[in-house]
Amino acid sequence: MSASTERLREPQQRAERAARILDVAAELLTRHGYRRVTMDDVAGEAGIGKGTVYLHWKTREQLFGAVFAREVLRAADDVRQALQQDPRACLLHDFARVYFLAIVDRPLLSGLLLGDLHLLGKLTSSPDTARDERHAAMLHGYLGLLAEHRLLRDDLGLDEIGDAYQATFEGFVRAQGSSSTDDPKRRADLLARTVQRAFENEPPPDLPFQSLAAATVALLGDLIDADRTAAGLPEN
Amino acid sequence: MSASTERLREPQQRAERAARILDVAAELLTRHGYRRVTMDDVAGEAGIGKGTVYLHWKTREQLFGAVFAREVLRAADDVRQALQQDPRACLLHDFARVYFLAIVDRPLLSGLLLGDLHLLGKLTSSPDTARDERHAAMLHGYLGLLAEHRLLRDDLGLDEIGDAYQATFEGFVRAQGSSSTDDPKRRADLLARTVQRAFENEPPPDLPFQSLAAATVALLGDLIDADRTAAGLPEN
DNA sequence: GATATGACGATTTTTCAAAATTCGTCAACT
DNA sequence: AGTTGACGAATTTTGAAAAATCGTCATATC
Repeated sequence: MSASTERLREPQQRAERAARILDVAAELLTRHGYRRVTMDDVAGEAGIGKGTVYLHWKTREQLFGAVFAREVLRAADDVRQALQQDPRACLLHDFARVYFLAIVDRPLLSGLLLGDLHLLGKLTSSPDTARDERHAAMLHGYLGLLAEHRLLRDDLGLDEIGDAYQATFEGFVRAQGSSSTDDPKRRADLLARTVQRAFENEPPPDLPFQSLAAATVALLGDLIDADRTAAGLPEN
Repeated sequence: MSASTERLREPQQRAERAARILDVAAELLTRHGYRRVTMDDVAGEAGIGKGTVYLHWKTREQLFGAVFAREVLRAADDVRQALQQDPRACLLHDFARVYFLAIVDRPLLSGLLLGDLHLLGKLTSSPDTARDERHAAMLHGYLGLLAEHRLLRDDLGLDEIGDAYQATFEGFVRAQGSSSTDDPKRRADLLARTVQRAFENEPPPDLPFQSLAAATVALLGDLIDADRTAAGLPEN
């Protein structure tokens, strides 16, 4: 009986411990940067033995990789939740605004996009190509949905819009922190209004926000699941 | 008489020598990067003594600073010439296209905007604040001109348009080199079409291209002169 | 018997002083 | 006057020893 409850609870506890380790690693990473955080630090701060950390990840690089993977996951999940809560936010400029804030609010993600060497260490040289491709594919799918509903300017190909949107978005993320006003919400609004005029069409009055949002949420859900699986992370 | 002709030609020859030194320094810089280029290299390649280089610039840093200053100058001059040649190119999206190409065509300038550490060395930490301010002021003046002619969207402040334009522009420069198509002309067009929709109004049929272009050329001329003076560079 | 641990050998990073390179100057040269 | 390269000062590179960190695994715990 005690054995059965333990068998039941055990995976749950394992996941909790993994999460706690990631919490600690993320905390130390933001505070001291990649190079100054050791596995002993992480284990010590988490109140467990170093060997235990290695029960979850094979190497230091994989542990820190998982930290970033979880941040990316959470940002995508922010966007999904925002879209679930307000289907009217499925237009590209709202998508951009929400995504921008989801990234800028997370120091590790800003660092990732800014290529912060202090934060990233040797992870710089090995960007997760597979994940990047999944995210690019998701964006492409999303833009396809928007195009079907005539919500994008039609004098540019989908790939071109994707490239231009991506460049603009990253430009704003990079500018954040080196601009006159660095209030994230103001910058996010400015990005939204830029993206809206640059890439969108006027939405028709009969636009089925619900189904469009649902389809986008589905795309995001697939992306998140794929990312989670690839990173070996549990729900959350 | 020979003394008088010599006195006349001498500043000319000095300038030519300075230009040759900058040529050599730029060449070595692009090929080997900041850290691997010594003053002896530059002098040797220029066929003069090292002491002579120091007759033109007080330190190594100032020499390499002048190399970048001249590149910036040349890019601005490209834009000015393009505008002089075709006054119809004074709209923001054409301005963006020409400036983009002027930068991307110059490896040192791309490196500057990309913050290339290999290329920049310790110049990274000391961006020329004064020059950056002059350039920002020029952009602001130019946007003011465009606004007077109702050529910019009017639901955004000038500063906001400036910030957003800058972020978009730099996003495209950064994306160049890490995107699917890296044909500079295609990217420049994409930027132009993005900027046009994002920030411009339809130009009125009676727009005085001539005077607007002339005013912009004047702004650029002032900027170039100020930059040149600040860098202690001759014409060219 | 499954899980957790920290001591341990292997590997990597840091240290630090000697050697080498490079900077910037200036007395000598044209 | 204008130019130069030899020179002392300052910086960077080198390399070997010391220190720190990684990842493993025999042992300990329940």
